[in-house]
Amino acid sequence: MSMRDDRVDAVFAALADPTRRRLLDKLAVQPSATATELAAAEPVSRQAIVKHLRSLDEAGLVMPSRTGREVRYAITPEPLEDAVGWMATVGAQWDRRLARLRGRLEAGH
Amino acid sequence: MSMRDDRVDAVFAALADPTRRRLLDKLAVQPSATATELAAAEPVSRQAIVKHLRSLDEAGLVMPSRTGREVRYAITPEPLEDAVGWMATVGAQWDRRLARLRGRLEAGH
DNA sequence: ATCAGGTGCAACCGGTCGGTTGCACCATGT
DNA sequence: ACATGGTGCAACCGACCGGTTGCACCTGAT
Repeated sequence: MSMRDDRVDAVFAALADPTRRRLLDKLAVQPSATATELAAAEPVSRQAIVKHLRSLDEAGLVMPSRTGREVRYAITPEPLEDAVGWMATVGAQWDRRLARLRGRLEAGH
Repeated sequence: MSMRDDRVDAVFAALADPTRRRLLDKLAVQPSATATELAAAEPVSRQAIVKHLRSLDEAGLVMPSRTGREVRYAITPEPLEDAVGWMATVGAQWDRRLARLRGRLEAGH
């Protein structure tokens, strides 16, 4: 059950870049797109987008599939759950500590 | 209500480093700790930890408070919600698109 | 066969990152 | 007064990142 650490690593790292998040935004609406298509709507070069898509792929957030001479990328949001899981854990622990502290205080110092 | 983009940026960037996540883990259990204390349990130097704590602070995930000659850091998990919010949005959009697609298919091509 | 569009590969650049070391500063206890 | 322990500042390093450009490659249409 141990949350794969390097996986979470890659997911957060991928999500840290605004361009990458925008790409995911697009792919969350549009079923799939090519790097060249996506680059047209972004202020950076196609190669830059390709690199971004590569790191999204390595994080498992996107899946490329070749059809003919073009490569279409589709979103795979499952890995987000690992990341959310970690956040939930930290949040829960924090809440628990707070509750314990509150209890101890109410118990009369 | 627009989700502050650079804030989300900083949060994800901060969460992208395993050492930083470990620090948050510790601070989610322990009420507060100094950089030197935290460094003792980590394989890196105190200065490295100080830098990590700085970026956690800039992301709003941690709050330093000086007492005497030492500086104690406490967790503030609220900013996590922005990040989780973004993920939820993407997930929801993705689900909605999927549902729409499914509906269109069931409508008999 | 040839031409065009899409993709892949590689080198390069400036900047940031994680980490280190050395040292100065400042508050505290004796 | 002084030594001690915690903190802060600054420089340095190798590695990686976001981005660019140029060109080679392959696929498909004419």
